[in-house]
Amino acid sequence: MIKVLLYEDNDLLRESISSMVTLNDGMDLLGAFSDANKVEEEVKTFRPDLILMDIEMPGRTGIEATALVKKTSPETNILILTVFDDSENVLNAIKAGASGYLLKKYIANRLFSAVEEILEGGAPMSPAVAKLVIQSMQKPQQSTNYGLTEREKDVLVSLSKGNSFKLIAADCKISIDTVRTHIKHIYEKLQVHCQTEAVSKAINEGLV
Amino acid sequence: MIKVLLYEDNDLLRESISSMVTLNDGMDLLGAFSDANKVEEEVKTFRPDLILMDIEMPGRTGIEATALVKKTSPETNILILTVFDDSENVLNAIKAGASGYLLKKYIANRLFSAVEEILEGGAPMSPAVAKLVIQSMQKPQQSTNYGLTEREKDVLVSLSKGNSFKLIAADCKISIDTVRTHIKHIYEKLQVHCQTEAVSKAINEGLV
DNA sequence: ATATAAATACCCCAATCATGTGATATGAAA
DNA sequence: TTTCATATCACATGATTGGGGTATTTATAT
Repeated sequence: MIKVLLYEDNDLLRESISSMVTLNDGMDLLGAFSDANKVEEEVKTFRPDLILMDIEMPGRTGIEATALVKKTSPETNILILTVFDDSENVLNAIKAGASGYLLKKYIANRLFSAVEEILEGGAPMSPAVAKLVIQSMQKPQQSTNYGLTEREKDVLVSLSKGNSFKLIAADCKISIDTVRTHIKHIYEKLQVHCQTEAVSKAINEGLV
Repeated sequence: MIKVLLYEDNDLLRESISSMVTLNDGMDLLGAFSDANKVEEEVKTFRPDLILMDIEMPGRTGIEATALVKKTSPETNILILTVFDDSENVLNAIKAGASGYLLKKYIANRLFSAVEEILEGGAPMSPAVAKLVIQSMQKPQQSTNYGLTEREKDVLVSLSKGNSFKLIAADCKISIDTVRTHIKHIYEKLQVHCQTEAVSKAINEGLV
């Protein structure tokens, strides 16, 4: 029997999902709550295998709750049930530790298959959500290049590996003064003022 | 009609997939190749909407080919068909720009639904693959922390934003000499020797 | 009671970096 | 032809950083 907790602030929907879970032979609903403000205690009390989690709730959001649960009980699986399929909510929920992300319109059809998939080590997502996730991993192909030249990019890559100017010079087979010049131009184009800022920007914007 | 190219080095499998695609009313197979060594020209010639791509092929791998195609023709969708479901291949293929990742054992059952899903803006993945993808986004909860203390982490975060020692001091409300001490400890624990290396490591390993 | 770890602060010195200014060569664009 | 962008190299100065110490306070563990 899979021990399940449910967090959903809409009374009707909470009742409806509760019924679905209760009527399912393999699942045991231990609790259904309208907010996640005491989620830590509840997880400690009930030790659920799976949590069905809404995002928008009074007080603590489902994403914050997910992060908290994962911190105290990493083995608990969390399936997000929500109407939001925007990039920010999806990615934050997954980063917080969600095992799956099911849009509410699919609950009736796919809830049980999603739960099965999670327990088998999968990660159920609706197609649009999956697309968002993999897009977030793909470097923006040529969007914000900041007008860096090839050589400047070479230098930036070398810099991002943690090389000193001296090592960059050796790496690119140019003099250290040329490295300085390139670095100056990189700073102008990236609008930064030091190495760390440049490296940080380069990595976070997928330039390297 | 969806214009399709196929890359697969196994003759039998290539024939078999070719037949499937040819017999499908909505798809038009423009070419089927046993290696991807001339993929750039072929894409330029045939302008496909979709490429079915094996990973292991003589010469250029499907992952390298995917990156090349996406560079010259970003609007072309690429569906990976392979037997490999290890983390490295999956993540590299997706980073290279793949729109979906179908294991070969599922081809017979799921090829057309996967193609449909791609064209509708989705990202078809088998459950195990989806799990790998979202795991790669979730920060290791407390694994490789390098034994950094809270304060050291604060300093590292501030450093990673591109702040100078002076600004870090202001940020953390401590003296600049204390910042230097923390930085020294961070370097020891991360086994690096300068800011850029520390920032690079911090970002890439999810410490910040 | 006494180590031990963490956070704080200070000193010194050599190495590195930020910034400005100037110069040469090449190839493409106006 | 002349300008512009790119890539290269040089020099100088002051600021910042890296690596080496030492030291105090507080809290935790033995």
